[in-house]
Amino acid sequence: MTEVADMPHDGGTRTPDRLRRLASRLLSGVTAQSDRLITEGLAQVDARKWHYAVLASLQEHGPGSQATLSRRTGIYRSDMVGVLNELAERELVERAPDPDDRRRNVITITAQGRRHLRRLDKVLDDLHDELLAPLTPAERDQFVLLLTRVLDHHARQAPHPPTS
Amino acid sequence: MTEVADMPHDGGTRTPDRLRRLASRLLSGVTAQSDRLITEGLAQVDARKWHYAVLASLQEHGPGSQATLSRRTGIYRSDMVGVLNELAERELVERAPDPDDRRRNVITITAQGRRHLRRLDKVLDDLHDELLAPLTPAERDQFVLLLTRVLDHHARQAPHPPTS
DNA sequence: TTACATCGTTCGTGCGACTAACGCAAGCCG
DNA sequence: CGGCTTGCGTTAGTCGCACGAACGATGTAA
Repeated sequence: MTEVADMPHDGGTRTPDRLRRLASRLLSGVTAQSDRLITEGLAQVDARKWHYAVLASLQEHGPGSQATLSRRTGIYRSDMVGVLNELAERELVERAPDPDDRRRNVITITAQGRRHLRRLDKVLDDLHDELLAPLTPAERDQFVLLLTRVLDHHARQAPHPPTS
Repeated sequence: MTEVADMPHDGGTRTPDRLRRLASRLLSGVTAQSDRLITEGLAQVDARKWHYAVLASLQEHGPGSQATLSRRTGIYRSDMVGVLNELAERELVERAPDPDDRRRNVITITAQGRRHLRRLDKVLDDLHDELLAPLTPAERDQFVLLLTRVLDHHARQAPHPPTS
């Protein structure tokens, strides 16, 4: 099963396997692994990625309408409905009509929600340890820093309305 | 660790916005941007991500069966069928039955395919410049290096059979 | 031969990102 | 006041991608 035919024959720079160096492909791959890991890990405590995003946002920025949460977490407001249903089912948040603006619901985190959030924090911490296992602490910081820079640069006007 | 209602109130480290520091979330975000960029850019030359993956693999490692290509590129063999259909339609590859093993098809890149691949290389180069715009050349290398390390660490036994 | 593995292919599932459109309520602005 | 525009929550639906199941045809090993 010899495969020679063309041979790499690079044009000067000794660069094999262009595929493996492509940042876009690496990103896809790593994100795929990351998503699998996180999703599976969270499933074991009956949670999903969005649950954490919403709960964390509520804890750090206080209660808000669904649209506000949508902007804060990056979840589309169409999908936010379902997420909040799940969270409300589990009594981790409360969804109450806003008396000041009857279009809105005010979402508040419950005591149980805060407890659950702390649990999720631990779980996610462990999962990230596993995800970034091959990196030293310094490299992890660098990694996060680089990702942040790239993301911020492109997040200027990409998804929905120029989020707050 | 007591809890003070809502208020940020971090437990010691001045760490705001846990969401923004989560590697998994950053990865998702950056990959989303990356995918958008690449997909749109390639669409303008009537190509998709996989086209490049397959063509590059063919050029660098020579012809191979669909299953081989599947392993080399990470595309599922169920999806490979469609990709090769598209590539064959455009006459960028040739799909011929393997006389030595009548189960297989031997996929070969055509001259036109090689030409197209060079075009895609240029396009992708520009797109990556845009994607990694906020990073210095040294940082880009670091970025690729870190991603590679993480990916390799997890790619050991994750997707389909322990790929060659 | 029988048993098993591999290949190409078709079909189907589940999920995440995203749009469209609705009914409703608020906020202008004349 | 009445009309327009905007934002809200919700429902439904599209699209693409990762992945699994199964099948017929073929190859390989017992």
